[in-house]
Amino acid sequence: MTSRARLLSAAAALFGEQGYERTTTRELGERAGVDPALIARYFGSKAGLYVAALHETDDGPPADLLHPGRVAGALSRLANGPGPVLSACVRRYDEAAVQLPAEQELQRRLVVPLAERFAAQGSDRPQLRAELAVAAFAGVALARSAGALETLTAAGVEEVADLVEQLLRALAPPR
Amino acid sequence: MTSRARLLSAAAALFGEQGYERTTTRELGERAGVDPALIARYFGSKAGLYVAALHETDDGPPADLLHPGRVAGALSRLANGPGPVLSACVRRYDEAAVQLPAEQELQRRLVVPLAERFAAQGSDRPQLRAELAVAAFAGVALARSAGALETLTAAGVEEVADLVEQLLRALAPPR
DNA sequence: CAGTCGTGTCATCATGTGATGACATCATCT
DNA sequence: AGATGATGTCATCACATGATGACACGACTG
Repeated sequence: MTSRARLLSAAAALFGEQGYERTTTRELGERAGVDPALIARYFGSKAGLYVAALHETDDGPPADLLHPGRVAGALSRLANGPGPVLSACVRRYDEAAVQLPAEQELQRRLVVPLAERFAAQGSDRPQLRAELAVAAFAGVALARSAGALETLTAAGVEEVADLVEQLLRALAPPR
Repeated sequence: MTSRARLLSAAAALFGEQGYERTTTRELGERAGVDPALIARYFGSKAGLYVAALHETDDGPPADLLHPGRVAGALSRLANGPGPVLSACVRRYDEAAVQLPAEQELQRRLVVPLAERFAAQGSDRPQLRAELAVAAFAGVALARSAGALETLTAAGVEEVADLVEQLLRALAPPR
């Protein structure tokens, strides 16, 4: 595997586990088995590597969170760390070069699909409802991986997913 | 006002607006109009100042989030920043000296009251439901102050509060 | 063979951070 | 007045981090 590719996958992993700021270029180099200076060579900067890695973690066409099983899937995938995208939802990054792409991915992967579902159902203010739903979901997912709420962290994925779906459905009232 | 008190209120403000890591001792000193070295003198360290400031922001006996008007109140109070407590819910601090007290405050102020309400209603797994509710609420509040979700940030407090209450009530099913 | 380009290594820099210790200043008490 | 302790100021440290530039090595090409 090429050094560039090694850096990309190390970035996807580390940024996903620890977020952007807490991940250092030295860590990235170490995980990739590569000199950190190569980050500058191939991606210009740490921020450049981040945006490049964003698209690396893209898993096919996005499905909205109310799709059956989607919440459970997302929750278990996020068990190892917040993921690069959700963190952006809840906390502002210093660098705009990172903040903007993260926001766009957030919209594209999670918000837009949900908003479309709400709109199709004829709900009031679909965009607001979608963003609220994503924010609430992010809170739960991040809290689980952060570990500050013990019971929530210890609970099984299915159980949590059930409750979260209850939550989200409350935003899509049958008309 | 004594320098110690100035530092405390500066800490409550800055930690609330920016969180722990992003707030530097130099900022704290500047906001307080005081030399940063005094942090070490009076509180031993930045972490010491943080825990001291935690109790400074304590606003009376905690009420649970489902108490009427509580969500709106909390949301508007958090408009200027995440607040020192909620951040801990969603993101792990480096220093245990900060993480632990923050978690305890989180439990005491938000989780416990909600869990008691759920338990009184005879809900299943009241602690889990309470932590889930707090996490979801934290997600929304933090997302609003972070600004990544434009529509959510722009929406009025009352409108958001209404929807959030819909969410939270979905966790307390009438039996 | 000589030249060039892609690739990787290393030393080093500039900056920001939390923390420390020596010293100055001032009020209070005897 | 003189001693003492509290309070504040300042220079400075140790460390981590992101970034940079000089150089080395190897492959391929003319």
